[in-house]
Amino acid sequence: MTALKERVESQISNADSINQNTQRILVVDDENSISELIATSLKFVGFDVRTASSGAQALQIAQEFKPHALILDVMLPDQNGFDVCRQIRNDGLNIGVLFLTAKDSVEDKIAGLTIGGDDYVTKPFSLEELVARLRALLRRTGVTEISADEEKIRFADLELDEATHEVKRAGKLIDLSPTEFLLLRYLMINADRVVSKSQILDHVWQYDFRGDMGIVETYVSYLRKKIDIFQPPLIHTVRGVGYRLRLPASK
Amino acid sequence: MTALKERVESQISNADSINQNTQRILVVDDENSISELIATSLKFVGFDVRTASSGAQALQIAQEFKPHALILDVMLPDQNGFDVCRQIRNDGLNIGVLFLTAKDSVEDKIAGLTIGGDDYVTKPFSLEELVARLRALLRRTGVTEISADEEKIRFADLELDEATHEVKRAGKLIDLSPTEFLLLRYLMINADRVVSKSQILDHVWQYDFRGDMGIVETYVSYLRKKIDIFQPPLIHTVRGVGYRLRLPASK
DNA sequence: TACTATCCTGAGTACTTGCTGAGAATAAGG
DNA sequence: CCTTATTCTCAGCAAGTACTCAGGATAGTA
Repeated sequence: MTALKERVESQISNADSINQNTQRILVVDDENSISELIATSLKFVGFDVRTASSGAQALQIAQEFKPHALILDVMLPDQNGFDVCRQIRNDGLNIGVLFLTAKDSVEDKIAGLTIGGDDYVTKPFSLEELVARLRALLRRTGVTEISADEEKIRFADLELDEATHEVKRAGKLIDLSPTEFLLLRYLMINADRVVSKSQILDHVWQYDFRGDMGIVETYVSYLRKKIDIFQPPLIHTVRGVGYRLRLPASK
Repeated sequence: MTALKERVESQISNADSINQNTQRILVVDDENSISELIATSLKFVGFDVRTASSGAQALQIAQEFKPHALILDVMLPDQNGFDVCRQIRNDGLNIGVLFLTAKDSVEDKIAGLTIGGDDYVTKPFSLEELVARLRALLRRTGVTEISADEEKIRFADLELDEATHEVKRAGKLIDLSPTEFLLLRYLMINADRVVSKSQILDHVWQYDFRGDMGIVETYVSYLRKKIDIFQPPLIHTVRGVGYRLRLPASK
């Protein structure tokens, strides 16, 4: 996890170009390691992030920071996340909330969460999923003005639709499992760039995954069998470094 | 096409561009959690909403807010809902009212309500039902000018009529239970988009439902047996994500 | 060429998710 | 009050998914 942080920060140079219309996100979690993991990751993809470790602190920061969205643990030391959410909304700010919740407490208290465009993610999550959900939430709550068409990510004749969860190559529908979908999404977001297996592991897999990187190889293999049976192949191995999505011409 | 229009409108929420003809709704309930639930939900589908927690406050806000409709709990701390309703109408505003009432007190005092286009919903309600009733009420009270045809939602050869509560596939009448009807309605409004089981649960079931999401699976199964015995099947499972209404041709 | 680190992939297993029938509990209608 | 419809729970089955492992392939290097 420390490794992830260092790596992410060392690569921040790549991302400084697009950050004018920066969206503000407030992350609230009492586990510092979690909120920092999220904060680092969100900063890297271009958000303006603050963190808080209690409900009281969250309220305080929200007043002056005026976040566009909240990432909020439902279990906080001083009060529960729902109350925090309500209080912040009482202040006039009608912002979307992405709740974090432990896996086992899911069925119980989650009822009513997805109403106002809000959503929830269960711990442990993968960063890709968190960011994807956050983006979807910002889209729904109208902070970002994005047309339906822009919910699609494209590369070459590949097309990935976040709203419908559909993937097409050359117009042909391809059926992917959730993990395959996230992996392809990550590769497409980083198209033309080499991503290491540890980067993939850190972003696509849940943060508590304890296996080795062989799993990435396995899933790349699955993906190739589904999308690179077409020509030309798009997923390329960069030996000793990682993988890269690219067109043969752009060599 | 109607389905598409409705979906676009319902998702657009905060996009200020299309909201000139935004309808103003005043929600009056002394339980804050309830009025907030309703407010959040209505704001999300594009209404302009204010809340009040007492009859006095409601009168006050109504004078300057001039709502197109009222959602009004019949049991208020200071006075009963009917008096509030009467007073507001005395002020010249002749607006429709959707009463909220506890389940057991239904038959008693509600008689005669629906004459003026008013309606009532019993607590606990489901959000889908509330919104559907509110829309119907606005239609009846003439705030919205909608032709009979536009009360129908269509998708492929499916047709759902809100006014008559009839559902047809390929012109053939299909008999649905109330819950099945609401579920299908929700799927149709979100046609072509994946909706998660929690979203469905939050919108279609009553807000105090405490069971697990298996119920959604069961009802999807019921629905399939009634509408997808026809070809082609329209209800599709997106494993690990949710359900989606779509045509096979839709790429 | 031979060696070695790296990568690919098929096979196997445990696990998760979703579907459906059966039946109990509840509500609605005659 | 009885009958029927509806809602909901549950459990077993089927299918899809996640992950591990190991042998074979490949590419870079001595």
